[in-house]
Amino acid sequence: MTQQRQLILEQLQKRSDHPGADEVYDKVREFLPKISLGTVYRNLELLSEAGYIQKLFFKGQKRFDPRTDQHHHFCCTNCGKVEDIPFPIDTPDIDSGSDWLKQREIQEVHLHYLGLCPDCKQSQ
Amino acid sequence: MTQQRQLILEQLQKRSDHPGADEVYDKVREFLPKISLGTVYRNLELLSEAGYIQKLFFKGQKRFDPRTDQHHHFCCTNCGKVEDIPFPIDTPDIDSGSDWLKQREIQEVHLHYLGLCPDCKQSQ
DNA sequence: TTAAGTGCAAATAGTTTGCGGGAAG
DNA sequence: CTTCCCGCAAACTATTTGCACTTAA
Repeated sequence: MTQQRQLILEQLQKRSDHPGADEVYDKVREFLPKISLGTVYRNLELLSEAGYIQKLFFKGQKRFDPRTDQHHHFCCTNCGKVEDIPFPIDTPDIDSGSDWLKQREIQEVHLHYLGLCPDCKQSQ
Repeated sequence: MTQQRQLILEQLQKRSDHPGADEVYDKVREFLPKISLGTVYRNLELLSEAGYIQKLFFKGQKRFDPRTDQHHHFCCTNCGKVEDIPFPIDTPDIDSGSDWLKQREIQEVHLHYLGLCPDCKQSQ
C-alpha cells in the first residue's frame, strides 16, 4: 500500500459523486502534485479488483464508487451526473428453472435508472 | 434516407449481437466499400435519436440494438458478449411517494445482468 | 436547387503501457 | 535486497469534427 494508492482510496471515499479517473487525478494532485494519471488509473483498477471500491461505466466512461455494498444508480440524461439510489431495491429474480438461466452464471445485477436529476428537472 | 443510412439500419436489423460501430462498419463495407467510419457513427447516432434503434453502453463502448421495445441485457464478464434477455422482466417500482423520486424524472430503467455466457461457463 | 449527407483526414477523449528509476517490505 | 510501484511519455482505442464535394428531395 503505497502513499499514492492510499491517497487515491482516501479521496475517493470522501465523495459520493462517482468521479472518473480524471477527476480523481485532479483531486489527488492537490496533495501529491507529481502523481501521474497512469498511476491513478493503475490504482483505481487495482483497488476495484481487490474489492475496496467498485468500477462503473456510464456514458462510455469509467467511474469509481467507494461503496461496495449492493446498491443501484441513477444517471442524469441531461448533465451526466451519477448518483447512488439511497434505498435498497430488490432486483427481480429470473425463473430459476429456465433453460436460459441454467446455461449461464449470473454474477451481478445492476439497475440503471435514467432521467432528469433535480437541477435539470427544474430548469427544463 | 440515404443509401448509406438505409444499409446501416438494414444490416443492424439482421443481427442480435449488439455490435459496436466498428463491427457495423466492417459489415456495411462489404456492400459499400467506400463508406467511412464517420458516416457509420453519424448514422447510428441519428437512427437512435430518431427511435429506429437503441444505443447501449457496455464496458465503455457504444453498442447498438435494433430492438426498441422494453427488454434487458446480459453481458459476459469474460468475453464481453452482449445478449438480449429473451423474456420480459418487470423492473422494480420505486415508492412513488418518496421525496427522492419526486425530485427527479425517471425516463428509462435498464437491468444489466453480468456473468458468464454459455461458452465461457463451459470452459471455466 | 439547396439542404442534408458523405468521404477523408485530422483532432479529441479516455485509457493503457513500456521503460528506467525509486520506494516498500 | 528485490519486488512491486512510480512518473513520464508514447501508444492505442473509440469517437467526433471541419471541410470540400455529392446526393436526395
